[in-house]
Amino acid sequence: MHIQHSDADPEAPTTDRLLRGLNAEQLAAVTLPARPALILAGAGSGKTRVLTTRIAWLLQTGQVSPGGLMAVTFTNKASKEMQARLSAMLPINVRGMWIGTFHGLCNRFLRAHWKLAGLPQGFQILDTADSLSAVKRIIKAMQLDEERFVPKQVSWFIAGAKEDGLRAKDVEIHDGQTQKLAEIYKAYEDQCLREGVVDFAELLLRAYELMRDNEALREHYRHRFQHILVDEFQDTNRLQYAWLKMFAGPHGAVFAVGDDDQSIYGFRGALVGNMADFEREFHVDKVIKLEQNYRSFGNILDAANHLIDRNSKRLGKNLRTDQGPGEPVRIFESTSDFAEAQWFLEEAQQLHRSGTARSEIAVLYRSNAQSRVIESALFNAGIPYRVYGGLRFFERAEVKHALSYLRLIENPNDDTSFLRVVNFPTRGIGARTIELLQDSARQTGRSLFQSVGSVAGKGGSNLAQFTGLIERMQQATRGLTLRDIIEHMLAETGLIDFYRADKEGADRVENLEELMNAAEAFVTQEGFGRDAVALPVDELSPGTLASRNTSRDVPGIQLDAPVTPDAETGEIMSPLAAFLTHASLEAGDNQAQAGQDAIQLMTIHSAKGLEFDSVFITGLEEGLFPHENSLQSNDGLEEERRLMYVAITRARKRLYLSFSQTRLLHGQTRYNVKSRFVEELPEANVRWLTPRNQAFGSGYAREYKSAWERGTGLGSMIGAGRVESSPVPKAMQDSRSATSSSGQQLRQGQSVFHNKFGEGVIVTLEGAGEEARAQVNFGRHGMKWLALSVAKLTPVD
DNA sequence: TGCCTGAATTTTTTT
DNA sequence: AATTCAGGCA
Repeated sequence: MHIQHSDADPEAPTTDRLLRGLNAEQLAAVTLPARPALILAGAGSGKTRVLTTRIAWLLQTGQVSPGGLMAVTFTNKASKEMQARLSAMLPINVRGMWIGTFHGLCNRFLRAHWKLAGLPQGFQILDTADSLSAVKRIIKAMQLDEERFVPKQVSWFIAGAKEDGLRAKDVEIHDGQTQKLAEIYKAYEDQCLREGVVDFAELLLRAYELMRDNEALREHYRHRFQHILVDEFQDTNRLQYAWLKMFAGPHGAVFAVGDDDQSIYGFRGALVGNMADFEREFHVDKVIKLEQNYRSFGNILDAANHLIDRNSKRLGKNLRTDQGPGEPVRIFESTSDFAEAQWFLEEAQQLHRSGTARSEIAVLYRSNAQSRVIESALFNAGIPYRVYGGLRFFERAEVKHALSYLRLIENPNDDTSFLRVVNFPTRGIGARTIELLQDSARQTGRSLFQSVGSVAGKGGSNLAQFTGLIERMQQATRGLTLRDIIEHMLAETGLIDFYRADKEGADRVENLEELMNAAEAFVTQEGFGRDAVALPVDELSPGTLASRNTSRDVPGIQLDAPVTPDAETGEIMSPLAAFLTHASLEAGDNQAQAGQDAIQLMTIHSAKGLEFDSVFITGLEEGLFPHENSLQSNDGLEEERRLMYVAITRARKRLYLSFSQTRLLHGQTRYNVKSRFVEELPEANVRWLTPRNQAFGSGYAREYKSAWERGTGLGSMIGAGRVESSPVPKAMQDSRSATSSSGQQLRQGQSVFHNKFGEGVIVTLEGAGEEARAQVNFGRHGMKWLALSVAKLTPVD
């Protein structure tokens, strides 16, 4: 069965409204025939619009029914946005459609076929922290050295193996170490299965394997999903790509949208190469490029284009805009991270006074540690701000405790949850007791909960009380609403009282109350569990997988899920189980100070996909950005450059770049050289707010610093133009100074020139006379120790 | 059991 | 600098 493209006339009046306003490339992409397609969508080129319009167009022209397409994203946010936009375009129920994250869709798939997948019906999902603690338990149980098998690394190894599609038996053994790692992996696998839990990577791998090994199922789904759309394709890892191929089949109409220039997740396994592979393996005959940018002004876009052009491995793409040049990109050099923050503060205030909303001002930085100075500047000035990142709602300790109790009510054999709360709040169950319990459980191959009876003594009776508590709660919460279940649990376990008694527990009590609200919202608003409820009812009722989208039946495939146990609601899982799944899969927004007009602070990674009127990229220093750990390989550097590209293209109207000569990091002062990325921008689109120095430590910057330290306002300094350099104060020429071989006076923080290494900054000076040595930061050439009697260092001013 | 001290440890992050 | 974590001790 092949749908003819000519069936759908893009000019038909019904689709006219949908397609209005699209440019030529967008229109071409949206109305492509049902064949594999690759869309190279530059930043700000209307990628999401193309994706959603494509879906709407396919539906409206009758080429596919809502059940016959699947749309995959990486984040919940992206999938929600897609659903929201789609339901605004068409009067359809988006809920039952297969639009979601890789993990969400896999969850849905495995819920429907739990038996075939070899999972317990009510399997729960481990988040990263849960999975780490499971690994820790294994390492302890196997009596391995935690120095040699660092739990985090082991956990990373297991996830990495899964993402390469490898089971424990498939892991390549090179030496004793990998041998042991494979054993740990195996034990971990067994443990997860025993406890009825899966980790994130497992969701994907298991779904992939089930499709691979079950031909009837594979045929069914390949036939069913006539269209598969993938967002952010450049971020797919090996397993995700294999998964897509499995669902699509060799000729499936996969509509992949991505931007190789925005691939910034290589460090966690994303393979940009998947784009080229896809083009080749699916025989994509024409790649459509969306190069018209609707976001930024010309100077910003030119700067971005020029910068990214330095990367070697590119599919090739150049963004253009009709918006005119706009403001130049402004660059500021400061003496310290503190001064940089103050400068930002002044500029941001200025922007705000001239009409920019605070929420349209963003500060982007490479690493989280950089936010602190900026935060404190904003805090002291009393300006509202919001920091992204950090602990999210469902990851907070008190919330995790509460969730663990809930999971035990649902499944008492969940050892991870058992251990988390067995003695919290404390009930006299110590480490020794737990050890005995674990030994017994290990010997009999049962869960901790099941083994409680085998521990005698005081610890044993305390344990019995604990299991009694869980059993009582199981009874008492039967039939209650989700909110009431949680309320009951919080009271019964003493959790809420514990935090009420704690004089610093007010926030935690609030979060627990918030948990009840979240549960209630989950039940009412969401109609609970779009992801958790396996399939829309229409697919379940016949008891086979044949759906109305397929022209022929696929006999013999029974759904694993009991068919509609609750006639009224069609519920397949209990609301509690569904809510727990939701909590794992969707960690919840970070503290959303919603409603406040606040300045936005975030890492560049978390800024991806967002846009702001004014963007400040701070800390543009060698070692920080590009980060020193990335410089080992050229690939690493190119990824950093793409990161810079992403950062630049977040800005609509104004872009500010700043770097600092000095930065307090991890408790010590670092002397940095300005980032190469600053130099890689075209002169024509840039304006320096400070004189463009040939090197650091210019007279201007020193004068600037001393003016600042005297308390002179920065704003006045900016307009003041170049200030003549002043001699270095006598006080600074003490122990921190030395004389170079050429007889020049050197001091800490001094910019110097070396014939081989180029420009650098003196970080440390030691010894005197013949013994004098200097540690110099040469930026891209790294940090060097030089003997001053030998090395020729010329001060630069 | 819980409190204290010392040591380590710091790229980027979603699910 | 700040936070987390393990281990020792009362």
